[in-house]
Amino acid sequence: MAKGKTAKGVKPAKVVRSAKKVKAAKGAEPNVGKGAKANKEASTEEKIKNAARKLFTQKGFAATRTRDIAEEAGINLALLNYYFRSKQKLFDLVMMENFRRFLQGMTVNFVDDTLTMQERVVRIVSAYIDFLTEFPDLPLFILNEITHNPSKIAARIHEEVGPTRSKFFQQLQAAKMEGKVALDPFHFIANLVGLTVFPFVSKPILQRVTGVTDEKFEALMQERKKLVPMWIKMMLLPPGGEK
Amino acid sequence: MAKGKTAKGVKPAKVVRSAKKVKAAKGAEPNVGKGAKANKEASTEEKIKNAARKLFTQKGFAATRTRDIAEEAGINLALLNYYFRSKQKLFDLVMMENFRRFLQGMTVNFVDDTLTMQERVVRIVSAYIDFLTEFPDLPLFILNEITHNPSKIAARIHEEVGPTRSKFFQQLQAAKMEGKVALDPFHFIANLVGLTVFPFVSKPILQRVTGVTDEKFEALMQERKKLVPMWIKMMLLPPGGEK
DNA sequence: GTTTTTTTTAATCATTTGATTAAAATGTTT
DNA sequence: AAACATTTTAATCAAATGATTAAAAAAAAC
Repeated sequence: MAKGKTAKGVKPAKVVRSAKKVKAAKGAEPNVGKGAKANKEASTEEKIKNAARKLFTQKGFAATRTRDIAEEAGINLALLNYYFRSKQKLFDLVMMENFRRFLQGMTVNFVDDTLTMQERVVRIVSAYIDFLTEFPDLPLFILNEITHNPSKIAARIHEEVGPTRSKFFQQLQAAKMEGKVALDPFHFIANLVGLTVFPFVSKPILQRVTGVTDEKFEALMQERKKLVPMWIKMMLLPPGGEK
Repeated sequence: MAKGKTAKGVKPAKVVRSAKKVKAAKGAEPNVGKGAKANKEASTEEKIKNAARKLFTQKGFAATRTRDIAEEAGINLALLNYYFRSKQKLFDLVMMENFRRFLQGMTVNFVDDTLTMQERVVRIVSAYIDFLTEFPDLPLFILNEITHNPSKIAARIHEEVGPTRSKFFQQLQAAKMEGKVALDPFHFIANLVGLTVFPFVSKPILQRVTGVTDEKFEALMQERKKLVPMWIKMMLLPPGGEK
């Protein structure tokens, strides 16, 4: 131990190890993405990713220490670099998965052509409220990432929502033509996701200001599954009889 | 220079210097909070605070380096500690100022008893949209702070919005009694600030998804000064003739 | 059962980063 | 201008932190 001097001028670059095991191509794989969400009985790689997702999502990139991830995962610090090369690489991975997960709920309900816009809204809001109830700190994480690292996400946004988006705008344009809708698509989207997501993002401040408990909050969110679509519907037809 | 060894066991605590100069109590003070928002011709203390506010608000506490603050302020790194003791103290200061600034716009318009609820909403939304147009990254900063450091803010929230809040709930309760309003105060607040603030918080993602330019975005926000109060008004009277 | 490969561990490195210090520069008082 | 106080600077420290390495342990291959 303690060998006087480690090869000094040598660039650390190029790790010898190849690109991770070939994996699979065998016979009996034990547990691959089964139900077990916990860290028990998961591969080291999964343990690290789960711990990383938890901490990164909760505290952001800069405030998360690799040592904390290792401890949370119950593994040796070096394994983090062994499996993922660097903190940044690990973060990128987790981030992309978070992001995809978040957008999927939004996009999946837009593509069904047999639904009316109203029904689509009902489904999206409902799915999102359930989703956000389960992963409450995902939206703030994503807002931060997009705000601070636009470039890295830009590609994935277009890749993920690109097709859906054009479809949606098409639908909205059609509705507008028929005179059913008179609202800029931007306002529509902003209101839809604002009314749905914002209460979760601002839960801490809203709770303090309104004095609402956790249980009451959840009840209110469930209530919103009906309210938000109703409000959106009202918004779509402004020239009723007002003013 | 280079004095072999700096007093080793001495606790660094207690800085000798008193609690900063007494300040003022003189004759001719040059520029105190005048118009000059820039860093030119400002006191060292102000320069640091401005730079800190900019970087902290933009990147958060953990991602901001004291050296970056010093460089942005154009001062020696040691001056940061000389004037503010620690990065944390400086952050707390800036954070509290940001927070107060943010809540003021909300509270100030609630207290006027001569206004109807509708007029209050119009004023609040309008004031906030102007405010947010000027300080776009304030809301995300605040959401992060409240989410990650609830305790530190809790006190200030109650101090700042406490009286206003009770007044508002009183008003809303009264309106409810009169049958003018049938909406949980929580929903009301969530919608009001969600519809107003969320577009700014999610500006980057909204712009990518909708393809809206900066100019168009600002125009849409101006449009919202009229739209949001209108929508809020509609929401307050749900049992019209629907369903 | 031996060899070979993969995984895990403990120790250590190099850099970054918040903070401090002693001295120099600047300003103020008398 | 001398004496004192305040502000600024350059150098340095100590701790934290991301990353690497060599060897041990475990697993797989033969």
